[in-house]
Order: sequence, then structure tokens, then C-alpha cells
Amino acid sequence: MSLSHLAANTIVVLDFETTGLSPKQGDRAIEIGAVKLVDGQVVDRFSELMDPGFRVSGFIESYTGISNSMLAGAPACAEVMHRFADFIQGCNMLAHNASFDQKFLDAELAAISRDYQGSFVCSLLIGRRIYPNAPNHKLGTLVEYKGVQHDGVFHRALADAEMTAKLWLAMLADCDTKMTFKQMHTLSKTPKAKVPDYLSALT
DNA sequence: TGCCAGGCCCTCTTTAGGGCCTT
Repeated sequence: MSLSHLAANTIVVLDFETTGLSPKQGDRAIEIGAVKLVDGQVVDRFSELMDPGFRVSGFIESYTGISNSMLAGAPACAEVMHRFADFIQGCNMLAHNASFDQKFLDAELAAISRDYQGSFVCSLLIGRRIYPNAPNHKLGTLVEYKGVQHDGVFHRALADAEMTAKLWLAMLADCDTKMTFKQMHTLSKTPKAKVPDYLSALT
């Protein structure tokens, strides 16, 4: 399905918390958070913990604030991901460092034989192109750099998805509010040296 | 035994190496 066959004005901004960096190494999702934007307005939210079936490391407990006891009472990944697959039907998606979230989405949906049609755009890649003078391009840094309001919660899925959505809207405002998802997708893939001048040094 | 992510992107590049980002 091409981008044009999806709801052009609807984007799901998503963020996974996981047991590690690589589903190929056995890592699983432990939380999914997402906000659905229609014409730049939040119209729906998704936030669920999920039990990966094994204990997470102390590092992950500390990094995310998600404890093994919290996960012990959560539904299994398969149950949550079925609901999330329904949530993202017909939508394009956005994430910060999207390749990371996409590989976990692909792995978790493959495990339950579900699929999706949307494409991903990456706010990290866009940030590197349009804010070259930012101290770095971590989500938290760009949120501060752009003065995006936040509640101080980081590394929880819904909070990070909300911040990524606000960052996305700030990026759109800086580039051109009328830029389409497809145009932003193209920008994210444009070699940095070929990004138009008026977009390549925003602050 | 020893290793253990992977895509993007820059540069002292392309016959490569290393930092940045995500958990």
C-alpha cells in the first residue's frame, strides 16, 4: 500500500520500552506508548505494559522505571500487540530513531502473525538535517532545544511518544506546516548536503 | 573461544572506521 492510500492527515507517534536493543538477540517489548494525531491534534492515546515472559535486567528497571513486579501483573506481549495492531491500522507512523521502534514493531507483530501498512518517518533523522546546531539529537535534548513543554518524565513509552509528537509539530512549524508526511519522509532520507538551504540551519 | 544491534552519517572515505541514537 502506498503512502497516498493511507489517511494522509493521520499519524501514530509511537515509542517502545524494551528489554534491550535487539529483538534478534531475544529482546522483547515491555511497554508501548502512542498518540494518534489528526491534523496536528491528539485524538487518541495507547499505553500498555506487557509481560515479556522473563525477568528484565536491573539496568532496564533503572533506565525505564519499569520493574519486574510491574510486568508480572501485565498482559502478555501477544495480547497487547493485537490491540496495538488494531490501533495503527491505516496509519503512517513516526518515532525518534524510528529504525529501533520499527524493528521491535516488526518482530512483535510477526510473532502474532499480524501486519501493518503504514510507513515510518524518523524525527531523529529530520532533526539532524534541520537542527545541525543542536548540542546533540537525543529526544530529550531536542525537546529542550525547541522549548517543547514536558512533564519531566523520560524513558516511559507514552511520555516519550507525547514529546516526540510535540517535537514533530515544532519541526513542521519550522519547515512548513503544509509539508505532507511524504515530504517529511523524503526530507529524512535526503543526504544532508542536499537539504535545501532554508531547511538546513533552523534553530 | 570469543563474540554478541544496526542503521545513519561523517571523514583523515568508498579496498574503513568510528560516533551517534534507540533500550
